[in-house]
Amino acid sequence: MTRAAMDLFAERGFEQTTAGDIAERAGVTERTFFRHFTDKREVLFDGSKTMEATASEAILAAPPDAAPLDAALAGVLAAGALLADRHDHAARRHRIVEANPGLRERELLKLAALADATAHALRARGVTEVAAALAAHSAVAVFQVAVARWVTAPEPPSLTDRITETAAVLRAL
Amino acid sequence: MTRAAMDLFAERGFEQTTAGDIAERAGVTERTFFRHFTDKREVLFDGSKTMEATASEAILAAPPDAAPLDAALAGVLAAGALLADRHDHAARRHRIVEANPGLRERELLKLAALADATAHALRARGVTEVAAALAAHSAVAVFQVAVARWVTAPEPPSLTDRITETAAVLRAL
DNA sequence: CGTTCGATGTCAGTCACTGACATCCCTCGG
DNA sequence: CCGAGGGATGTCAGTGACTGACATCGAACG
Repeated sequence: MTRAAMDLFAERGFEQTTAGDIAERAGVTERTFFRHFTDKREVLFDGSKTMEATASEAILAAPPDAAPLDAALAGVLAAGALLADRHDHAARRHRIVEANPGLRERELLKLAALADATAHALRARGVTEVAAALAAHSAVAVFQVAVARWVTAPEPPSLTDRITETAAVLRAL
Repeated sequence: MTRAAMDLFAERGFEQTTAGDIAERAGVTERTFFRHFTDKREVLFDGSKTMEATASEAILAAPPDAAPLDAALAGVLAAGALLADRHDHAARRHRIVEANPGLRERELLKLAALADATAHALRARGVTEVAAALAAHSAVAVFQVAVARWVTAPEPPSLTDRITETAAVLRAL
């Protein structure tokens, strides 16, 4: 259904597409659509749980002596690896999300969830509550900025390179 | 109407309160409610534009030789000053927002708007696009964490102190 | 073969939000 | 004091997101 939804959103826009339209193109009922996705926006955010889990694992797997910010960045690098080989899809999706405030809002919620997962993993490494929250926010900000740059320009550079490059700018602050 | 809405949300929760309920308690029509607020959630986010403007001005007024992150922090400090003398109201509002995912989502959008305004002001000071975005995100993260700590514990310390305290943790990263 | 369970379809209902139109009231020039 | 204009509000009807209750259907299993 995600495919059907993205096509329709790209054709006529998010608001001009009803949940029924998406369902119909996917060959199911509107009711079924809402059994798969809690709401109409969620259809564009299917992989977010996976990204959170991936980031968490990478943070816990980071060397024990790594600084909090470094561990957090390792997390978002791992999360980024999930997108790395789908530049076209990511760019297409990014354009759709940027075009609608409601979708941007949802994207922010997912990024906040990624930050929460990151902070949680950092705390499991013994990092202070406040430091964990700030390191997580910083790493996710790097991720967000790096992805935006990655999708709005042709590859290369790879997403991984964009993230490390953006992280360097952060450290320079 | 904000008062009526906050009372109702606190009594029965956000979802259990219809737009009509709020309007009725405020002595107007549902239609009038939607003329004042673009949607039901917005009723809790009235001052956000003012905060953005205040932060922008403070950043532009910061000493020309201040580092980007310092200027950005001056911005969120100024924004925080708008809340400083309303601890009870802020705490009450915070509890309501935290209790509902939709409201959290909207809060994130407002914080993102604050970050955008901050980044924009930084760019006007000659800061690079990427550096501005990262400094803005960092400052807003500090703001967010500081406010959360401020409202979930009794005053003092003041919000200003919480912000500078949180900023110190960030620098230590 | 009958049962059971998960996924799907059907239907009716609530509520957020919007456009079109009428009304009311306040202000200001005459 | 009067009438015109404009801004805020009320009324009404409609669309679409989402939900709960119930029926159906097909694969898996003993």
